[in-house]
Amino acid sequence: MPDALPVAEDEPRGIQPKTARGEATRRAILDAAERVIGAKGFSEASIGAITREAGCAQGTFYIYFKGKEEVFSELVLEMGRLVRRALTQATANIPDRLAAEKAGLRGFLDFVAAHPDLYRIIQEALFVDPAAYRAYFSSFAEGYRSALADAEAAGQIRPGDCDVRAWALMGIARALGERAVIWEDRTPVAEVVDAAHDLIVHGLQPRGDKP
Amino acid sequence: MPDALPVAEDEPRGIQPKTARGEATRRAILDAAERVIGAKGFSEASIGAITREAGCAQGTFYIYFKGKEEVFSELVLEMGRLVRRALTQATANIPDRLAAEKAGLRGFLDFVAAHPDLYRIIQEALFVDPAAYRAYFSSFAEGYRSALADAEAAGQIRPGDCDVRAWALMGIARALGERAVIWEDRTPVAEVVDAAHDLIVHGLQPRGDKP
DNA sequence: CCAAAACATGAATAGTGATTCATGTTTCAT
DNA sequence: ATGAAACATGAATCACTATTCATGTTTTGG
Repeated sequence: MPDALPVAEDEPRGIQPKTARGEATRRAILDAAERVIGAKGFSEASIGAITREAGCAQGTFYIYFKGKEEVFSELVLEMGRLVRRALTQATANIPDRLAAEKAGLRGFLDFVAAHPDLYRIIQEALFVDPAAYRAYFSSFAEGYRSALADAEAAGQIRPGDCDVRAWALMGIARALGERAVIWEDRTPVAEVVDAAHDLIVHGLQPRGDKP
Repeated sequence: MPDALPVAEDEPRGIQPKTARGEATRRAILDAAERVIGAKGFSEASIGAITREAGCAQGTFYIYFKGKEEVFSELVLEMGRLVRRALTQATANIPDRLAAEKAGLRGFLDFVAAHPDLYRIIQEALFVDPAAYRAYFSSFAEGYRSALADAEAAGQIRPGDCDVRAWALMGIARALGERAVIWEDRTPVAEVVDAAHDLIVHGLQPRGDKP
């Protein structure tokens, strides 16, 4: 056997930049892709439009990305990271689940307002990169579920099916985000959060009937 | 001026069939399109694949549809009609809003289980036919909102922002439908409905605190 | 400063698949 | 029964754009 293994080249992908210039170019392409794909959708977004937006030649795209799908996948991953970070920060140091729920919803809605392309990209991932789509939502569902299970064990919330609840609560956040971004509803985030949190905490029931 | 107006031909579209044979062919193409587009997504679904599935020649497609987008739009409209009908039937003669909520959710989940292609098609409509996408959700949002407003006026539910609530409840249904269809979760519909309805009625709060 | 490595270019290639159309076949009204 | 209207065919066209590549330019390490 020869000496050191050559770091196992598992990258038939676009190459990683090795200088500051390359890093900047790659970044510019990724940012341009977010804007263009977010605005026109994956199939309408041509490489030409992306590189024009990025300010480079078409060929440059292929220095850093294997193809259109790869840049898209990377975008989905990055979005996942950003949303997770936003939620982590928004709910840090909030031990009470109901309070965390409210802060998390606010953090999420603030995030999507600041990244309006998020929705379209994530939504389109179902078709362009199903695995990334599933990974994105699975990570949220799992985290959510375990948070609810902990809260339930701690007596902070009524007992119930944590899995269904996790999906239902994700659905609320997603729908309200969509209302804001896709429907361009201008209702202030605070109002939306208050109304939704009221529903999440108390439900629709008119009276406090059974304990 | 000539005599009778020629019925104002506002159809630059694919022609409407005029015989039973034509009707059947058009229907076959529409059904095939639902299956193929539902399975592969809009851009991967070629006309060739659709007509092969429908059992006719490619050219036949253009007798009845102006193009790929038109058949897609028609699919979205039809889906909207079917879902609305399913919900109307499921909630007919249920005066109480909370009970109607439960029946509606069950009806919706049953429907999506029976039409697994619905999700992908509606979701892709955001890119392929944004107007149809908006119309689809707007019709649900508006109906939902007014139902909640009525229930609130009747004292069947706690007062609250009907608009936000409508979107939140739609989001719950959508997310649970997606969990079933996209994630292929096999939890029985009845269990999911019970858990979700519990959340919708009572919320997460541990105690019946304030009235 | 110099060669090598990185990076950038954009015209040319090449594959795809939507759409058209000239030509048949079937159905319908009389 | 028969001509006209409907319907069906599928090979050829045509437009579009992702990807490649031969050729330069810039940056870096020594």
